[in-house]
Amino acid sequence: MKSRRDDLVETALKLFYIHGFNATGIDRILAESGVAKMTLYKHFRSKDELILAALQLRDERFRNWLMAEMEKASADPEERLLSMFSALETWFLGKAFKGLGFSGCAFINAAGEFGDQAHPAHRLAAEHKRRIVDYLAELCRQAELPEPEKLAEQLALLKEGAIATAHVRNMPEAARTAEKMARVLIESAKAGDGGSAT
Amino acid sequence: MKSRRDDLVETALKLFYIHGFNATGIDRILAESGVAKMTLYKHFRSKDELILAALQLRDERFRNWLMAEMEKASADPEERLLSMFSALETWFLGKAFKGLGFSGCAFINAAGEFGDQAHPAHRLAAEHKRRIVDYLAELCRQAELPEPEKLAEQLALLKEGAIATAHVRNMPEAARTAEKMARVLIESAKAGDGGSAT
DNA sequence: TATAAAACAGACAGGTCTGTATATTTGTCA
DNA sequence: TGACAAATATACAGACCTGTCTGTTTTATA
Repeated sequence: MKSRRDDLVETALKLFYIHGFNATGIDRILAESGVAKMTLYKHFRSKDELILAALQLRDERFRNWLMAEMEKASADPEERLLSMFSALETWFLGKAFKGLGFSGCAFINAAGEFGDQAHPAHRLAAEHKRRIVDYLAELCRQAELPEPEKLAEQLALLKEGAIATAHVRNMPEAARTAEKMARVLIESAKAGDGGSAT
Repeated sequence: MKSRRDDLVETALKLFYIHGFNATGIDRILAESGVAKMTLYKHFRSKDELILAALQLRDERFRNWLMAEMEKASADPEERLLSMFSALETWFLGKAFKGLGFSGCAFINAAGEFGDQAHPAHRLAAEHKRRIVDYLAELCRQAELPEPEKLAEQLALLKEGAIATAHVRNMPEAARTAEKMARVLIESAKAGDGGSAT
């Protein structure tokens, strides 16, 4: 049951992601979604609110996609962690979200356009990233890796680095680079601390 | 000998970096630099050209700053490599470029706003990143580390990850996280390959 | 089918944007 | 001082932007 509101947010997300937030006018979103202007302003107080709704949709959709990819890749928590980078590669190659291609991370882009840390869009971006770290930390715990929170932060940093590199330099292979680095760091964590307490 | 053109580019860089490219109007750049509009259009064909000039200045200035920080940190190539992350921390804390604070990487931001890979600003961003990788690879060679190009790509990826994390999540400590990761990866490179051929 | 809510079309106000035109002032150098 | 180049102030065109207003048509529900 797709409402007019859903059409609007869906189209907005697509255009904001591809062309940027400030560069995308409301008229274009209305034209491509086939929704009337008054309908938009009945559902949203302003363009800013539409931006936030689009980012919320993106957060939900991206994390669902990533977690599904990782969960279908393997049942073993450690392999599941490493499979994040295979999922990233799929994304970088434009095969993850139909109709979208790869234009970097919508939240890194949002933080770039709305540089002020207090801006709602920037805060939403920070939350999105934190949620992913939380998920990685949970997997690290399941894998009984030492210092799971610390390792989760490391893996998240690798993910961000891969995204930025893949986008700015047009290098989808950054996903594999990051994967290799992750393997080294996980092994180091196991060896350096309490992995094998034999 | 600061020309009017220099004033213009300097002010443009500052405002573009803080507020974004599309969000910064020409009138504001003119007001803050105290330059007349006709003077701008005598030096630049369009706003886009001013954006490119600002990014070129940023490329030059940022790389000079980073290399100077690294070179003054240590004469040993390996320690010099690691000192990149101390420099990043300085930057993240807003102590690197006076009057600018930290609003992420101007080139990641530019790639975000100008998503098209063919856009001149996006291409300039890719070039900037490549130049830094080249510098890191040179240091890896000086340090006689195995597979210097590969390691340079890894260190560069850590740098991008630290920048994105520090900016989006407001976590300057990402610099130290990345530094620790770099130490592990360098040691692994030495052990895994031909570091100690004894 | 009757009624009410939702979405529609389209004009429009008021502001901002880039870029241009014109005429005046400033600065430099011989 | 005189001549010439550079920079200035100011107005303006034309496009685009967000958000509002009015009135009509569609859609869902009872």
